[in-house]
Formats: sequence, C-alpha cells, structure tokens
Amino acid sequence: MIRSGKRQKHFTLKTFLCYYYTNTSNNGVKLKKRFQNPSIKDIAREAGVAISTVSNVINKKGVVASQTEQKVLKALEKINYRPNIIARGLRTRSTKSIGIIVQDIANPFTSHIIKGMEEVARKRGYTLLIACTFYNTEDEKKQVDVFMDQVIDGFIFLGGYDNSPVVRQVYNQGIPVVSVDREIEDTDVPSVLIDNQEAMEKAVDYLYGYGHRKIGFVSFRFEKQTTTRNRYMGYCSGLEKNNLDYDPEVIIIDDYMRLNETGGTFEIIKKFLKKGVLPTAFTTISDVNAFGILKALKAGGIRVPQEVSVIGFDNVFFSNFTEPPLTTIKQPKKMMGKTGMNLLLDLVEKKKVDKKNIKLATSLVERDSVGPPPKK
Amino acid sequence: MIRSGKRQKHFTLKTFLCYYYTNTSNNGVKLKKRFQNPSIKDIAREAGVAISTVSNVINKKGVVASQTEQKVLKALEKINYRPNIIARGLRTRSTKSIGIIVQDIANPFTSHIIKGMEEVARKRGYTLLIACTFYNTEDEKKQVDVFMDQVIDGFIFLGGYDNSPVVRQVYNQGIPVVSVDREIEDTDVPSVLIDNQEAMEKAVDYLYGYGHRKIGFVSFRFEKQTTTRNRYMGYCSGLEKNNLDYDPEVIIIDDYMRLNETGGTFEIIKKFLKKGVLPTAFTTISDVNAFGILKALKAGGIRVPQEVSVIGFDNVFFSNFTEPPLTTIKQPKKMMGKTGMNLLLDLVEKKKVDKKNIKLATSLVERDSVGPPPKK
DNA sequence: ATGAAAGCGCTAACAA
DNA sequence: TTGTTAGCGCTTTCAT
Repeated sequence: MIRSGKRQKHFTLKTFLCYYYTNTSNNGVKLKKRFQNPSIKDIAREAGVAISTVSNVINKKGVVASQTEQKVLKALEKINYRPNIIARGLRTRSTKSIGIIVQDIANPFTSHIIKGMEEVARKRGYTLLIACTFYNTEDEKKQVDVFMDQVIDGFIFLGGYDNSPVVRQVYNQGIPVVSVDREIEDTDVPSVLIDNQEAMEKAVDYLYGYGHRKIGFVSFRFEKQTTTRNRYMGYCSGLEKNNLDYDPEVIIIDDYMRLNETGGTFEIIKKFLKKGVLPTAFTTISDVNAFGILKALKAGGIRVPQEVSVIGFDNVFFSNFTEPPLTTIKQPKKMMGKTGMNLLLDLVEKKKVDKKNIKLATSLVERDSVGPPPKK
Repeated sequence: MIRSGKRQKHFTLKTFLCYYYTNTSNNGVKLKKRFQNPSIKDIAREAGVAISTVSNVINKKGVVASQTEQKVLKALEKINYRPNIIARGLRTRSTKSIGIIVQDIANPFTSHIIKGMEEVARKRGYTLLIACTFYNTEDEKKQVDVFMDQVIDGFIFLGGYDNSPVVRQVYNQGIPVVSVDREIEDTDVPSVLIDNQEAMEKAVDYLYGYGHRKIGFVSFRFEKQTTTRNRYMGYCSGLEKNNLDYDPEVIIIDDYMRLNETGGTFEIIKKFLKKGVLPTAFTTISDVNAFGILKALKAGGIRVPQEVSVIGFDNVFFSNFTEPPLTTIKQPKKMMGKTGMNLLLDLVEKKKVDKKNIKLATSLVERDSVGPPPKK
C-alpha cells in the first residue's frame, strides 16, 4: 500500500509539489484529493515540456535538444522524482526483477549461491524475488505462477529435484531462465553446473590414493535429482576405475536424511555402526551430511581419520570448523551464483551469450578428515 | 520481459484465445500482432459480461447475480486466466510483496529468520524481495528507494546497524515497516526483538554458577548497533550483579571480526592468547564468533571446557557440531521471522494488532563447552 | 445488478 | 525536435 495518500502523514520534499485538485461531487467545490509521489507529469509541467520528452530524457531515448534536456534535468533535480517501476512494467513488461526458486534458503550451500546472485543482480539494477519450495514439486509449480503474475524478467531454478517440466514450461514461454545446480536433461535450457560425476570420482581417487579399498557412500535417494545421482555415478566410476568392488554393504541410501541432512545422517550412521561392517572411508553427497557422519562416528568412539576417513562435498563454510576439519570437494558457490545471474541477465537483456551451458570447476580441499586406513 | 509476444514460441492453453488482430501500416492488412496472456477483457468477452463484473467476481466485491457469476466462473475455468498483479498494483498500489533488507543473507543466523519470514509470507500470499547491504548504510538507503520504486506493501529491516533515520523515513511515509533484531530507539516503529541484555546476563550468571570469576567478552564494536551494545550491557550488569570486577584485560572488542566473524575472531583470539592473560571463560556476541574462539583455543592447545569455557549466542545450527558442542544462548530465529512477518502483514492488511513491540524469550542451551574453571 | 468509462504512471507510435 | 495520444490490465466510480 505504498504511497497511499491517506496514510501520508508528513509533507516531504518528495511530495510537496504533488497534491492536486480535482472535482468531486462535494457541492462542486474543488477539493484537495490526495497526495502522491511526483509523477512524470509533474516533471513535465515543471520543465514546461511534454511528458514524452521527459520520458526520453530519463530513458536516454530519442533525440532531445540539449537545451530542453537541461530544463528537464533541472526539474528532475528540483523535484525528487522516481519513476514508478510498476507503471513502467505495465507498458514494457519488464520490472527489473528476477525470481529465484530454491529449496531452502537457510541451507549453507544455497545461501552462498544466492549471495553471489544478489550481488550481481543488485549491481546490474535488478531485484531478487525469492521463494522456497522445500522439495515440494507442487509448491514449485505454484510459485512459478505467482512469479509470473508479478511479471518478472527471468527465472533461476536453484537446486532441488529435476522437475524439468516446470522449467521447460517457463522456457517454452520464452521467458529467460537458467538452471543452477540442477541438471535438466535437455540442454536447451541454459545452466550453470559442475561436473558432479567427475567431482565425486575425484574424491574416490583421493581416498584410493591414501590406500582405502573399502569406501562407503552415503546419500538420500536420487531418482528425481540428477545432480545427486551423478555423484553416485561418480562414486561408481571411481570404484571401477580403481578396480574396487561395488559393495552394497557400505552404501547407505536413505531418504530420512533428505530434509534434515545432518541430524538425519547422524541417526542413520549411528544405526549403521551397530551392524559392525565399517568402510575405511566414507564419501557423501554434501558437507552437511558429512557433519552427521562425523558426529555419529564420534558418538561411536571411532576416531577420524585414524580409524575411518570422511570426505565431504560442497565445502560449506563450517567444514573448516568441525573436528577434525573436513576434507571436501569444493563447489564454487558464490561463483555459481554470480555466473548464473550474469548469464540470466545477459539473456534478459538480449546480449550475446557464447556459452549457455556452463560447467564450473571443482577442486579438492585437503583438511584433516582423511588419512590412511588403519593397519590391520 | 515476461509475456512479450515476440518471444512466444508455442501456442499454449493459456494463450490460445488471446491473439488478436489489429491494423498496421502494412498495406492496410490486418496482421496478427502479438500473443498475450488472457486478460480480464477476454474473460468478459467469453462470459458476455462487462469487465467490471468480472473484476467484481474475482475480487468478491459488489453484488453480482449468481447467474452472472456462474457465467464468469465458467469463462474463468475455460480460460486459464491469471490477474496481472502489476496492472492491479498500478491501481491499488499494492503488489503483495514485502521488501526485506538484511545485511548478509548467507549468515546462518539471519538465513533462518528469513526462512521463517518466507514461510508465513507465502502462506499469506505475499512475495519476498530481498536485498543485502553488508553493513553499508549508504547501500541500505539506496535499496530502500529501489524497493519504493517497486511499490512494495511493506518493509522489514533485519539486523544490522541501527540506522534509524532510514527506518524512520519509511515509517513516516506511512509504509508498514517492522524492525526485526534491530533496536530502534523510538518505539513507534513496530519491532520483534529479544531482550539482549537479559540474555547476556543469563550467560554470565550461568558461568558464575559454574564458579567462573574471570569472564571475558569478545565482540566487534557496537556504537552503531544497539542489539550488540545491549549484549555488552548485559555482560556488564551480569558482572555487577555477581560482584565481579570489570576487567578490561579480558574484554576484546575489535572490528576486524565484523564481516568475517569466525575467521576474524580466530585471528584476534590467537593474537590475544600470546598475551598470557586468560579468562576462565569467554562470552561473545554470537556463535559464529564463538567458533573462532573455539578454533583459536584449540590451535593454542587449550582444552575446552577443561581449561577455558566458551558460551555462544544465537544457537546457530552448527553449534551442535563443533568440538565440543557449543553451549549457547538460543534465539528463537524462525519464530522471530514468523512473528515479524505476521506483525507486518497484519499492519499491511490493517488488522488490529494489540502489541507492536514484541519481545521474544531466549533460553540457554547447555552443551559441552562450559564446565567448571580449572583448579589452581 | 450491470455496464461504460476514467484513470493509475508510464512508454511508444505518430503527428506536428 | 517536440507534443499528443493511445494504450498496458486492472479497479472504481457513476450511470443506467
């Protein structure tokens, strides 16, 4: 309800010029009807030029005589005018805002990506609309519609289930969209990703290099999530590459850790420990899961990395502050956000983009949670 | 650039009814000019009623004969119509969106507050615009203007420096605003806060109860931030209450930890350790700072809590996964977010609010980072 | 109860 | 080069 005249309590510089008089049925007397922010009309009147001329000056369009321009500029300076984006949006169908659909804004991985996005969006003059869907595909669909109603300039889908029909639908409507950390099978849709398989393979290689031969994998289920599935694929191909057997006994896949990664993993691994079969090292799909493993291991009196090694994925900030500090695969979070947003805005602004499916490099951060396996 | 006809590539159910013909200068031939989403006009035409009647049905306003209503409903069902919020906003000056100004969206404390906000906003049909200012007061001012241009329904200022003039200005313009985790001196402005002083006093009491008599305090500078200053006040009053001396030697206040809380604190405390004066316990203004203390202590070979105790503030998720798990003051983060957003939306919707300055309760979460001081 | 029409503030097409 | 005007899609007022 911004700028609703009735709630305006003070005269401000912004408004002092802008009340106007209009006929009402009140005995034909002209009454002060409402306050509002200055509009382009006020500027035009003040400068003594046409509305469209003001518009041209503001948007640096058309040709305006420098003398006229001066007049407008002067009026603009005198009156603290700000164009109404909503009104402009109604005409131009652009509101300088980007909708971001994310699973969980409080997740330390995604929140850093968003931070990167926010940074470039703001720098380029766009505003961020954010909605969280908590892995609810229906909600995601609904939220897309809500954003459509708001008339946004573009979409970013950040992480979560593939849910490509929704992305596709947006894409098909000709709305700029990029998928970040979400692998859509069709590569028409612009994307910013990492090579999840290669990254996880790197982790297995690293563990193998330390002498590990019985390497576990812990994850939630990944039928609907290609990113995660590809990490699993990387785990498998890493095994294969190093001639290691695929051992279902040390592969723990359970959806219980889906929405409560750390706590869920903790429980699952604690239970797993009771079985008495132990890999010499754990791989997992994210740091927040690794934290749960670490804690369960500690609770079970198992030392890391002396008895069991653990390697994470993401390189979340807190990986540096666990005990021991977590060795992990680093995803360039902020860069993913920035790259994704720049790509999207280039699309929005119809700039030439030479690469619309971008893969960013990962790296391995060595800390202290991986060591050689214990000697028998 | 949503719904820009030129980029529409496919016919969809949504659009099939909605291309129309118009004269162009092209030899006087009528040309298909553009696609668009169905508008209220299309519904009106389909139902054979007036536009305003459709509007009335949609908004459940005025009186519509049930027969007419049925016709409209039927048309509505046939055509997948969605009102254009932007156009509506132009008239009503309400876009069902809330602007949130926050320092750092990736901070684990604020991100959980925002999560709470998002939850209720979405439930109540509002969208979130988010901007980060990174403690830059100028940016904050600018961002307020950007949000104004967007015509949002209300503001939330979340954390950060007091910067009350900006908040005041918004408030004075009659725009609904609430301040969350940000203490503005004037209580006209609705707010959701905790009692920072009482909370920190609680921490000191707790430490005192364990036998600590030399209690440190670590913080960045707080001239411009009342929340933090009040925690300091709580530290002081806690000391006083328990007849403890105020000892500047163990009070570490340094802005170096402002924007890099954990890393900065780590450095500062590492340096501090060299001085050789050590409190038996540390209080600090947030968990992320406590993590730095923990790590510095560990680096210095000092055991927690056997030699030195540490108590945090916030109860961030990861406090549970440090070594040792961090004892801390819990702030009801999600609740703060939800309460703040509910308050704001009540204000926006002009509902009766019986309490516009809300204080939420904190509690102390006992984990393992506090123990009795070492015996001499 | 229903419809016609006037804007909201802006841009863009076109006339002058 | 400048001004006039027709919308964008909606709500709201006022006739009917």
